[in-house]
Amino acid sequence: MRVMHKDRVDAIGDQWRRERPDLGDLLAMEVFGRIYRIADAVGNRMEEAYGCFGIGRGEFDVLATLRRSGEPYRLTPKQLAGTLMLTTGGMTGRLDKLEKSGLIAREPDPDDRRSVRARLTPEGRELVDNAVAAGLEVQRAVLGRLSPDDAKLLGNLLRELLDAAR
Amino acid sequence: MRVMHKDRVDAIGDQWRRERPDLGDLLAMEVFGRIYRIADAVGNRMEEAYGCFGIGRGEFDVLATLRRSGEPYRLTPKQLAGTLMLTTGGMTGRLDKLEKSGLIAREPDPDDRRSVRARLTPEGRELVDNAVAAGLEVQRAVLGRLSPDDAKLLGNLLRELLDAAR
DNA sequence: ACTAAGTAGCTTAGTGCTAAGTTATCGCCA
DNA sequence: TGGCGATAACTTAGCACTAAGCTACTTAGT
Repeated sequence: MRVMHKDRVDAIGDQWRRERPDLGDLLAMEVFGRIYRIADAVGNRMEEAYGCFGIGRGEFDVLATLRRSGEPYRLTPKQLAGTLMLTTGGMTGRLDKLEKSGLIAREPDPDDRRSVRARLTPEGRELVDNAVAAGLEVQRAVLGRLSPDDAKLLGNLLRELLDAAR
Repeated sequence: MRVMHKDRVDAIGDQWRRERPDLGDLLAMEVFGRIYRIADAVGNRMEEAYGCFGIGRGEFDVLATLRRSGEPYRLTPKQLAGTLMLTTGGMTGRLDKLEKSGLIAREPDPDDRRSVRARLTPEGRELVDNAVAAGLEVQRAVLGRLSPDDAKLLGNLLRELLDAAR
């Protein structure tokens, strides 16, 4: 591992060590501090990439969930809200906007009159098919800084950490 | 590395591989997907930990920035907003709330009448000194799932990745 | 000294979310 | 068959943020 210059997260750790030496080792703080910052920085880049297609990240997530569910690209707001860790109220708003843009259509569920199905329109499918490739390119560009072996190793460590965080 | 069961992020990758085999390797998508989810899950846990002290994460961040800046625990809203990646408008709101709770005080800057200084009150300092320890405990509990060597390795990989993401 | 540009904090309008509550519908069980 | 709890989508109120713009003040240029 190449030696790197101190970053902003290191500087925060240094401040705490000076002010509160009793806290002990701060590796945990530094790990999660970097995770927050990476999520934020890459999130902004993704937002930018999706912006080229006229949608935001929230809307992309809805379209992507429908797309990867396979034909006929149809899910209920309830299913979408569960997958995307959102309330149904929040999903109503996202679907409203996507419907207005013509990227999804709402259709009644023939078996349950309480329920609705959100379906990807052909325009929505084409847009999400392009956007997912653009987003992946951004992610690959960032991860590409690591060697293939390091990237794979990182993936495994993160899988274990996510399991612990749940 | 112990073999682990498939998680939700793996399931998403599997769906994309079925629907869009042309996308190729999805390691990058899975890495950042896990980073988002870890940030979210650990963020919720931290929120809970700080909630015991009657503050949220945003307020904690302000108090912590003042605390680790050292005596006399005094910074301008502008400095705080820069450190916390917030607009000055957002900072006004956080300081309003903290001032109302008696955890910080606003005082005029004697050298620049445009400027204000936010200072930690004794109550604010005591609260943040306890809260930072509680938060660190949460972070250590999650990171503790990894071996000390793996944790250190993860820290180094994330440092490099954050540098790439900037 | 006077003016123009820049800066600090705050205010306002708009966004996107949650939590709680509403309405319509479903499905179970006496 | 009738009634009751559960459920789906939506609505509303409130929250925390951003972007843009305001006011008061400072600083640099002449």
